Amino acid sequence: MHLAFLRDYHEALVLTLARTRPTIERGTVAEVTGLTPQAVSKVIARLLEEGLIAPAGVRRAAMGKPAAVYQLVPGSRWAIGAHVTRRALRLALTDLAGTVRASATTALPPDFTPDQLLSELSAGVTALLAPPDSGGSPRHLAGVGIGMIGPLDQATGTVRDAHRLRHWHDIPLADLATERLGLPVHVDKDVTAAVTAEAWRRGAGFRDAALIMVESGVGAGLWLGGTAHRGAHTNAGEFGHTVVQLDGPPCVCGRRGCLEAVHDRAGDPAAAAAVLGVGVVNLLQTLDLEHIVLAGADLLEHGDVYRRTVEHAVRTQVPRADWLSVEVTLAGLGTDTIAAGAAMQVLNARYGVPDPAGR
Amino acid sequence: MHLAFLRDYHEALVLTLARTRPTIERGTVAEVTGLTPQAVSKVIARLLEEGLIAPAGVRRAAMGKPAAVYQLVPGSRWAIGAHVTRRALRLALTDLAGTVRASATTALPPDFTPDQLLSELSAGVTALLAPPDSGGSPRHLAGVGIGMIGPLDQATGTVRDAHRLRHWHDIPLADLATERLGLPVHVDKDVTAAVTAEAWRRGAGFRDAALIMVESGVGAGLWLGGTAHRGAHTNAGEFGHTVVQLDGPPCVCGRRGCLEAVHDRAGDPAAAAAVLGVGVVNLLQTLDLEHIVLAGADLLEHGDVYRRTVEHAVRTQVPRADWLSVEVTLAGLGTDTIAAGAAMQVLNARYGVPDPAGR
DNA sequence: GGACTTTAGCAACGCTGTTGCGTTAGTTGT
DNA sequence: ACAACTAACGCAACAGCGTTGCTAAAGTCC
Repeated sequence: MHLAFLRDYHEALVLTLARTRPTIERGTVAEVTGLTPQAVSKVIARLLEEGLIAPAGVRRAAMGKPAAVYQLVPGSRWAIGAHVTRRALRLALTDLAGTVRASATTALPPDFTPDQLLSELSAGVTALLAPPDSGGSPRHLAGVGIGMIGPLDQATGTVRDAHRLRHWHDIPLADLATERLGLPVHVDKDVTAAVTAEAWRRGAGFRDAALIMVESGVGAGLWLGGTAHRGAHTNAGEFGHTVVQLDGPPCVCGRRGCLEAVHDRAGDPAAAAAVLGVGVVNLLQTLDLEHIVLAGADLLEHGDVYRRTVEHAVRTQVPRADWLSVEVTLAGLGTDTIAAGAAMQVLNARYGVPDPAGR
Repeated sequence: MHLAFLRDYHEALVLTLARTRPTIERGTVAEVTGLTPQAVSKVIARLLEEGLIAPAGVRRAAMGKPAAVYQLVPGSRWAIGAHVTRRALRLALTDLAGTVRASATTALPPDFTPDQLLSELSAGVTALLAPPDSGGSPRHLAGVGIGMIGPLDQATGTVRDAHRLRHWHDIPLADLATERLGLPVHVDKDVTAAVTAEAWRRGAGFRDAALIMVESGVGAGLWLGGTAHRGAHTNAGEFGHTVVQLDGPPCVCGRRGCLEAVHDRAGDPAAAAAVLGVGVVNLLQTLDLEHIVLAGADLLEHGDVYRRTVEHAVRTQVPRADWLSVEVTLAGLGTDTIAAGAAMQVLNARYGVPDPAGR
């Protein structure tokens, strides 16, 4: 029965509005979504039933019956995200609104095995769920998201061949973690998780965007047409290995003149940012994006320099910049972006607007 | 009532199969789409009613009742596509299968006005519909598609500022043409129309792809996640104006080292193709595509050289090329690609798999 | 010719959003 | 005070989608 898709779709539509706006009411939701007021009533009733939204008083207009106002209950659902790097595991507990409520970092052994990661992950998750001081423990945990370095296969949750980690070849991480934790697990590339963090928090206006990450490499998380773009083999976003200088300096990937190689050799942050700016303009020319989000530990160390330099490049180097509105911002969650984004991927899979094909 | 979306969605799903495969039958359609056989029966009944498919005998298996076989009726629906360049108007009459049944080219006056184009278009459309020899004239014309050089706004069908055409500033071309022709009109960028031609003819397996066009400039039409990617301002695909050589030769766009500038200065076709190959590899690194289609009059003049050179670049320059399967082909419709693709955009809007958001 | 296998179709059903209309909770005017 | 008006709300009947359960049809095999 595919009627369930319609229900979930409209429910997610209204919930997205509730997340994005301070409050919602029947009339405005009906206008924005195109649903009839009666249909919105039914959707709101279901969302109230699930505890996702709650009444928030009434709005008195000049005349007529006051409208009932509702708002999101951020604490009604939770998710935990994990950011796996070569040396550490960072966890973030996130509520339905995408706010980070707690986070923790633990070291990982050098050249750690899948089993070692799972142990740390399991311990970290239980620690986050039983906070030492806070009284009310989260009830509805939607699942756990894991953001990793590639390459991997997002559809099956398999790590193909994690770069510079010996024990990671064709590891079905999602299945292993689901079994170990007893929770739904979503495995994805770090950059895709990161861009999901921005998308989940900004809502429907965030349709075409890239999150540029500089952190032991240069990558990009792509959000195109309102959903994550992973490519045919979950390998999209290898933005640092695009050539910007034919016959330029050699890169670790074997080619010459890659953006990453030129960027890393620039010397000072301003020069590096200018190189990145060229890459960002290339991306804009190719994809016509509306939002550029800058992230990654190495970048955020000189966040302001990068933001100003990239914004200047966008303003001056993109032809017809007058009507090609582009917004350049720093990642709102800073160094928590990947871990929190991984959590939000779980929320997005369960409470986001679904795709009819089920992807 | 949004139930209509479900109906159209499933109908389009089955029709896509009918287009892509030689024949369809209830059982296999049910398997592929996930619908129940009973639901497929209802969908097939509707498609028969509309004349889009027709019975094509039965398939006798080793045992049991033979299965009823159906196939597409290509001539049941038609569309006309127009390719507008600075000097000529090329038209193509296309059937539901995406086969070009007739085409024509007429010259356009230098620096033509919108009204001059509409006159030529109107005359050309009526000429194509009343063929001198063929007896049966097409009945069901779904509409007319127009593929143009940008920049334009696809959502409203407005030409913002056609490059090097003086009379084309903020022209609501779709509205004007709809009024003049009395038919639905779809206006889009030439490269997007071109990639739609490939997508319509190849079906569901064509999910992440780029059509690279070399024809008075270098551009790319993007097909991502199963739909056209136009970007936030219908300006995606300005692939020729991505920098591949910092401080390289000056480009007409004002920057230096653009792919197009380097490509045009390469000298012989093989060297030019090698430059294009670097750009294609950049695109693959960024977007992880599965299909690269090469098109455009200037490229197809040396089609084989380009195809071999680009394929070689993809095989040798993409890291981990072993599992990143990429197919490099020449445009199946040759120089008709843009005009025919514009026609298929109309078919796709009416008979393609719809988007719940209505985009 | 009967048993078996596979496909097809009829009819009742559950669930979605829609439609029509009456109810409720306010403000405004007398 | 009380009626008139306004705007939001909700109940109930409804149309149309895919689903389910079952029966009929058209073949092959023994």
